[in-house]
Amino acid sequence: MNGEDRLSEMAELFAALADRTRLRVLNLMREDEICVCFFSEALEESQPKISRHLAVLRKAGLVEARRDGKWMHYSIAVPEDEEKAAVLRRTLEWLWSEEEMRADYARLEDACCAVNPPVTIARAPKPEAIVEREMGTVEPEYEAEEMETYLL
Amino acid sequence: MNGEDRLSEMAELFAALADRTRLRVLNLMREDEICVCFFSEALEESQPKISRHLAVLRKAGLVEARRDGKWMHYSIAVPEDEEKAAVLRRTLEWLWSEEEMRADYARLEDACCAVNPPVTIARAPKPEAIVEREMGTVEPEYEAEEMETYLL
DNA sequence: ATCTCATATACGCCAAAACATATATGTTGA
DNA sequence: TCAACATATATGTTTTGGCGTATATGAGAT
Repeated sequence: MNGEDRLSEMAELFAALADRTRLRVLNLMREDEICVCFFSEALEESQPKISRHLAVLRKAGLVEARRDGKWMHYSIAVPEDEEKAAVLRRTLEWLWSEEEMRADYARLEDACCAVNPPVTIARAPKPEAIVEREMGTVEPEYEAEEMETYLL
Repeated sequence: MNGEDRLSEMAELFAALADRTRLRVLNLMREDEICVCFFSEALEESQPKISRHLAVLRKAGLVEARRDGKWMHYSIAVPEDEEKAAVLRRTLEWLWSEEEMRADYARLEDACCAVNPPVTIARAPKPEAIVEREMGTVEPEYEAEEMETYLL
């Protein structure tokens, strides 16, 4: 009957965040929407595994999806509920403070600008925020600050 | 080998928060340390269930225990890690914004000042913060504000 | 020592969740 | 319409987590 009291919703939010892979996936979306194959490449995890975790995040309302031809782009969805949104923001800040997460992000950037990218991402649309930076449109020092404050 | 990287710790924190009963239990400790039997009474949950959930919170470093004769008092332990502490604070604020959680707290207060308390809590040491308020030491209006800012 | 009380833990069971693998869906381009 | 591709989902298995019940532990009190 009481399918959706607020407390259970709250517990579900935390449950969505209570997984290593999902935290890594969230971290990669901090700047821009990301195509599924890039998660798979940067995190070295299988495509079905990535897809399943993205589905969980989506159901929890933390992520939204956009179709672009064959590709699916996922991005962070700031929840309407301000309390939820605050937890998500905090989590993203926290993630960025971890060495491990910055290393993940660096691997994403490497994949984006690889000269001979692996087949899985060769034709995939790259995250614009990273591409722009790679083109030298933005100063590297400035970039770092931008990253920390995006979505926060 | 790598039993405890920071990311897994993070996921474990969220896992600890990803349960209705544990959130309810945390909420009751917002003001003061609470004796196990009071959780059981106020939340109408069995003693073993309460104990198990308290053990989980303790393992996650969100709660600490103090023995007092036969009784065990549990209280919120602010983590040394500032990021963890921030999430915990946010969570407590959030909980207090929920009607359901204030009702839980009211039941705790009722149990504390019951004229004929049930056997399970009859001889148990009461939470001081609540007793003091019940004695009329503090103004009721002022009390509500105090509650919201404690530990936050 | 023993009894009682408060709490913690062990045990067995069931449901939920994660994983690898296989397969289905939906889109593009020939 | 079909082949290739990107992604999602189904399947079977294993792990994890919660619960109720029973029992162990530990601290007074007698």
